Amino acid sequence: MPSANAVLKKPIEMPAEPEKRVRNRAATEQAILNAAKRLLAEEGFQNFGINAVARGAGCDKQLIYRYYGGLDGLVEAIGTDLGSWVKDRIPDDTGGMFLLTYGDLMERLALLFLDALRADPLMRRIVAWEVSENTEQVRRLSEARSKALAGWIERMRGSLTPPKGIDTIGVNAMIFAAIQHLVLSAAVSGQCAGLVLKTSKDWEKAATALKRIVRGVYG
Amino acid sequence: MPSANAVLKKPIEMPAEPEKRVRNRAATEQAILNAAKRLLAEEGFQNFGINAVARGAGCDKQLIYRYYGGLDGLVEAIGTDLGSWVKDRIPDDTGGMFLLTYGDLMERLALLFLDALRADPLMRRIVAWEVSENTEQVRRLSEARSKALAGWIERMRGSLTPPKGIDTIGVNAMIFAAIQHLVLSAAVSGQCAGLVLKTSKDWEKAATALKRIVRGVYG
DNA sequence: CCAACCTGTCACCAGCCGGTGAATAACAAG
DNA sequence: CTTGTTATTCACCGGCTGGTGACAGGTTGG
Repeated sequence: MPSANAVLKKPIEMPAEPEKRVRNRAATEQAILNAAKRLLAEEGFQNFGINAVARGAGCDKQLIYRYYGGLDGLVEAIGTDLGSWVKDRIPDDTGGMFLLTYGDLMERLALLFLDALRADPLMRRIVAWEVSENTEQVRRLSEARSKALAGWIERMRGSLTPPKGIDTIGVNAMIFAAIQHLVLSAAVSGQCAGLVLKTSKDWEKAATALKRIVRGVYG
Repeated sequence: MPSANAVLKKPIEMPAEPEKRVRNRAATEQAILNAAKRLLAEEGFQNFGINAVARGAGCDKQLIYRYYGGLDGLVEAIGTDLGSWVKDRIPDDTGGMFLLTYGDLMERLALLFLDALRADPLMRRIVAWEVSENTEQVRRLSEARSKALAGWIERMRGSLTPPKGIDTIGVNAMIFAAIQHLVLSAAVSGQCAGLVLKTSKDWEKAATALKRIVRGVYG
């Protein structure tokens, strides 16, 4: 209940400023999509709804039904957008490094993913949503996210072959799970399992621990 | 309209089904608490509210205000209950094994925690809640949980000293984060980062990967 | 010019939510 | 029986939610 009710009512419009709203469907669609992403990123999925999005976009909720077919369609549009996330936020090359071993690769991937997730509130909210609910909406989002991520990893892997005798799928799942929970927990409470995660120094220590784990498995 | 409003009172109860409700405050309190835990475990924190709990407990919501001081107090009561969780669900001894090294200990702790979390829907919902919201309610729950967990680890550790030169806090945070996210994701979608987690065979592979990680760090 | 669209707004509905004041029913003591 | 206490329920409020039908106004084309 202590949600941010601070700004709900808008004051009466000043008559001198009719705030002419241009008739432009494409722009409105974009405004709605942006409002949805912003709202989800900043407020989380708890109070995410038709009314809130319409309020945030400054238009009538009816338009959301018209242009996106309701909240489901809007969420799906967000998911489609998600595909470009990896492209925008995670480097696609090896940063000039030569990745000689699978361990080199995984260490780099882990650190890149950690930073990218840390810098993207929307993605964090989506991950939190994924482990909290199992509706069709979330399943779609989740699928889009995992697909984009898998593609990125595949691209980065290149022709590097995984080591024999190790269940790389299982181990990598553990590593990525660790990163996701660590970042989520830190974003909410500033710590995770007794490890404080606030200053950049804290995060350096976390990165060191992460490297240690990756190197422990892959050498 | 007037004819419809003519009768406000419910018709006379059927004499065959008085559904006698015993007057027993302690029992009612317990029923409320049980309903709250059950509801949270089964439905998640999304639709968790005064009305839902009262409905589930089969009593009026007013009693929740009276006996627990509202939802906050009720959640706090759940948190208090949580302290006994570790005691009930995770063995407190070493199961007859001699834990010679810190690696032995951490491997055992990790596997025990994995199984315990996997078997406890309520705890899973609380963990998911923790990474989704940052209200006072959740903070209290989170604190109770982490305190109980830390106590358990401390007890299990006994006189075993952690290895030098390793940031055990950081590494252990990673390990426990991995377990939590893995179990949460699996409970919701049956997989995690491409790793399918449905059959017990799947979980054995996950356990193996987990052991590999722990042993990779702690030897 | 009028007619047909398209964009956007408004008013309204039923339903649920958290929250509260008062009535009611069971019991205990005098 | 009367009185008081305690447990329990009831009735109602304002506010927000998702959802829909009707309407206003600009834009286009015949």
